[in-house]
Amino acid sequence: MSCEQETALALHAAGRRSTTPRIKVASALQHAGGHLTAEEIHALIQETDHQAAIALSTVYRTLETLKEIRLVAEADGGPRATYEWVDREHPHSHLMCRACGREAMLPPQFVAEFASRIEATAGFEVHLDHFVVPGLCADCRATEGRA
Amino acid sequence: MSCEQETALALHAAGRRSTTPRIKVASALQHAGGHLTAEEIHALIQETDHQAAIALSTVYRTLETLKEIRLVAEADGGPRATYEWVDREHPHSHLMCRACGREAMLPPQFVAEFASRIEATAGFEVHLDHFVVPGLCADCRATEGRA
DNA sequence: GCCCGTCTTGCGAATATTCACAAGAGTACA
DNA sequence: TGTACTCTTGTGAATATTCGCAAGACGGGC
Repeated sequence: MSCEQETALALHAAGRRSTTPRIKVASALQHAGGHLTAEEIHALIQETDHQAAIALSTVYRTLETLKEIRLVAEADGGPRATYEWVDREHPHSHLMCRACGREAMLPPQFVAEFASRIEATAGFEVHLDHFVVPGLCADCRATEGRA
Repeated sequence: MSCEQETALALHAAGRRSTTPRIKVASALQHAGGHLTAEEIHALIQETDHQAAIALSTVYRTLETLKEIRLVAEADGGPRATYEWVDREHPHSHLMCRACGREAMLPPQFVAEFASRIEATAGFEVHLDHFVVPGLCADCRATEGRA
């Protein structure tokens, strides 16, 4: 239950109310792990809680709210947006290949240094919690070179 | 007319056909400058060319194609996606404040160095042509601190 | 210049996401 | 604990974006 208390605290700290739908969406994302679409989150909540269903539009709004207070990150890349819980202890970003679709981990210190350079020069606080860098992986570059 | 020839060449180089809708969409983005939604591009083409209208779904597909061959970059951030022509001579990225919505320029060499570190260590070719970094600008940080 | 195979387009329909507004729930304060 | 104020939710509708398929256009080879 401590996860849920953490979510509630973070909401209060941001001046937002702690409500049942918010706790449920956050909880679903935390426990499922990985990338989920709004639809999947909605279904997951219905399964867990047959009684108190929440509306799909509420899921979307709630995800927007959780994104604003940086508990959740959105990762586009396709017809449907996906969402992931932000692990504050282990922030990470991805490299995503546009050719084969595979994802690789991006060393967090690269992002951290990039962010701190921007903060130092522009005074801008960078929010790259879970950031997807598009490009071509080494394998696909080799293939394209040959083709 | 050289802009249009450039677009045609880039399409051919990527193994895509050079068609009227593609040239028109590219041309609209080049000449309008700045961020346009699909709807705006569509309207712009209708105004310029009363005769040969193109379908909105074609505008979407065409933008997807131009994005793939990196002539165009998409910048989300809102209910509607916006698109911008990529200026190969002057690549640039933005800092966008989540609180006030203002945009600032991000020094291109920061992005370039970030990209080259990734390429050097992972062999991954980074495609950050026109990249929007979310966060909080100096002004809004000050305001939030006070609040 | 013409023909063929393949890539694109236009159309209409399906899907994903956002919006408006009235009803309901959380929080601060007495 | 009760009350009032404001923020959130649910509902249904509006909007943005994607998809499937048949017809049309591009480009290579003759």
